[in-house]
Amino acid sequence: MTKARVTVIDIAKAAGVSKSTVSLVLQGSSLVNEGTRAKVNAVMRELGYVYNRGAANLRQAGAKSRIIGVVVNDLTNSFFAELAVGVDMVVQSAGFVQFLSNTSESIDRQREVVASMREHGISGLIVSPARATDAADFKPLVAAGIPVVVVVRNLPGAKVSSVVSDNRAGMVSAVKHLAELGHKRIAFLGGFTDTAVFDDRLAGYRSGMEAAGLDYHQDLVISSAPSRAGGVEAIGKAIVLADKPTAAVCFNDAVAFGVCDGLRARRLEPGSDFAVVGFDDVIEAQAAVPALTTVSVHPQGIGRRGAQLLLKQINAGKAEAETVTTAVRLVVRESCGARKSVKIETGL
Amino acid sequence: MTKARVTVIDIAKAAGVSKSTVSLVLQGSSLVNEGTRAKVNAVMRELGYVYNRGAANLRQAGAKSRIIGVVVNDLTNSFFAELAVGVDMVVQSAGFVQFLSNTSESIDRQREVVASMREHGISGLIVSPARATDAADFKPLVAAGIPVVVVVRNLPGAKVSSVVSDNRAGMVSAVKHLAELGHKRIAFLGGFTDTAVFDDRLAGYRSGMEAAGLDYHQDLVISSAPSRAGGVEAIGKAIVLADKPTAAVCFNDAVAFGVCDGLRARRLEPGSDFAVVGFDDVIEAQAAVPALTTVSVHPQGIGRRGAQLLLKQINAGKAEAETVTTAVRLVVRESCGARKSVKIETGL
DNA sequence: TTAAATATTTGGAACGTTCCAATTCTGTCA
DNA sequence: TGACAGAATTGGAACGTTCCAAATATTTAA
Repeated sequence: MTKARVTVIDIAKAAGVSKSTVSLVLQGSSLVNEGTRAKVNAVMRELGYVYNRGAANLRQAGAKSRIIGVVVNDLTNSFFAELAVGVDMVVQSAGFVQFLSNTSESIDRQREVVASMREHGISGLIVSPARATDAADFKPLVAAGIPVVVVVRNLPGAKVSSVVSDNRAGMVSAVKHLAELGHKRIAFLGGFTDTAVFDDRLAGYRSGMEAAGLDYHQDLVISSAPSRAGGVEAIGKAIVLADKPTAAVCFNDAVAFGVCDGLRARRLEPGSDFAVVGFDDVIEAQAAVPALTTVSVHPQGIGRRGAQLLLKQINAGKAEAETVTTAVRLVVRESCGARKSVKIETGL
Repeated sequence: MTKARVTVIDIAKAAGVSKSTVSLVLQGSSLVNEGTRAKVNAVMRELGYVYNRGAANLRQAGAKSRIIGVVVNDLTNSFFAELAVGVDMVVQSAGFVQFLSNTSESIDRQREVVASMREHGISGLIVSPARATDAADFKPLVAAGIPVVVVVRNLPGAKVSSVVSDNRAGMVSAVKHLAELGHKRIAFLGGFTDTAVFDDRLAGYRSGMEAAGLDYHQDLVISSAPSRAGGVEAIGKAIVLADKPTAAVCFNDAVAFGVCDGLRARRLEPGSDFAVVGFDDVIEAQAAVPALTTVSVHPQGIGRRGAQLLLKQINAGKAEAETVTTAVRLVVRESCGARKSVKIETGL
């Protein structure tokens, strides 16, 4: 029933040329005569030829598969979904395709998917590593000459390229903004302490406090899971402190949303009663009520940037480890209390 | 520098056996002696062998690539992100990997990515088709014996399997619920009219109205983009009707959120002043304020179900078109006004 | 008109695996 | 000891492409 695959040889036979010529047409070589090219193309369409990249890849030793592996740690978090979309955009328009996998923060899973991707001959890998990923895990890839770009979370020690946002500067500007609004007791809420990103953001918080002439207090730093639930938990602890904070910078937007939930559950209105600033600027941030003041990192941009970097390395053939820090920008909305909650909506 | 790939032949040489034996070990054949197997495995580890699926796939004619193509129309919508995660779960644990692409509702892009996936020799395809996708677009795939499963949106006319949620029943129960709360003027807001899903949900709305003994009025049906912005727009039109509705069922959760935004912008509180019911139950639905009453379709479940169906067909070798409808369930939260907005939060 | 130059085409030989048929080992039984 | 079964191993020949070196066709220049 399902007839045998139509190959380059079938095309050759039908078009009255040799398979080599067909191959030349396939790769758009300028060596082949216009007439022949047209003829071959016509026959290909007619017979419904589909290119077998596997076979081609076998011959062209090495990194020509045009497959980019993308590994993220939590696709259900829209930050990472956006990032994947950003990667897909540039990867796709460069004629590559993306292999996307989700690790759910599991190191074992991560190892598995990376191994699987290798077997499939990926030309390069973009990864947002799961927590506690060992830098050595990507050694073999690099040794095999497969470019690797780490995004979002950096991997100290691994000799790979990375694209991370300027976490420190972002926090500095968030704290500065709150200080300028008159807040003195500013908390840092959420995040797992064992990640490099946490360290960076905390460092930014510290130097922001210092710069504003405010004291850094250990008890104003409350870590939690970097999720909505974690935010609820963190604000719960913050609110019962002897010397209550009046504002908080959060590890990320998910935490910030949780903090808002927690405030509301205690009949406090985020914005007017307590200032909240997030980090990431996920899509929901601007549509939320109150709209979230947050540090915008533009995940799609990171994805695009990472993909560009990777493609550059793939084309160069040599993977010079390079690290790029993307700029961030504080987006002032309502949750910090700087603006009244007045929204003009479209459609009326 | 980057030494040549280590192949099955290198392993054979180093282990003092033939390449055939190594191949046998690779596929876990019971024909090979325990001692030999151990030896070969050891050598493989030692030399850092990585399996070349491309080559294998070339020999094993046909659908053995263990790659599943997944095409979604909007990955930034968490509904689809969840769906992709569901697919990934079952696909991964079955030893397959997923090729994921985003079409952003572009038919051209969809065609491109599907073609690209074909070239890479996918074993099967799961697709949530872009709007206005031509059923014939998947003909060639099916003809080539590649199983295709359409999810979320159905594709009337295409002879492929599909997994869709029970849109009709979901809407019926949503309307029923609102009617029981005493609402008489219930609007249907949002969604593009040219999709099969819209038809189904609208049909559910109609029969729900009838069942409740309420009149169906054309002007209570207001379509819009199925997005947050679309929701804002739709409620804007609904609220100025001569005979204002007091409640609305929405095409999906995104629209419902937009409707809430639009209500608030007019100083109306969703839940108490106007009842809103969504559809999909995206993750944000339960954490939103007010928590969204919605029809839960469990996107991860659809993804899983679709993947299972696809794997079944791949293993069976024959693709019997089959269509499964997944049950939905109304989740009553706050936005319909049935419950007071009292939340007990964790962490205090 | 012919040699030289240029444009176009072409047969193999890879690439790394799996499969087949055939071979070589074991041990067992007469 | 020889024959025989079963277990274990093995050497090619594929698979569908690209690449190379070489062949052939077409122009150009003299």
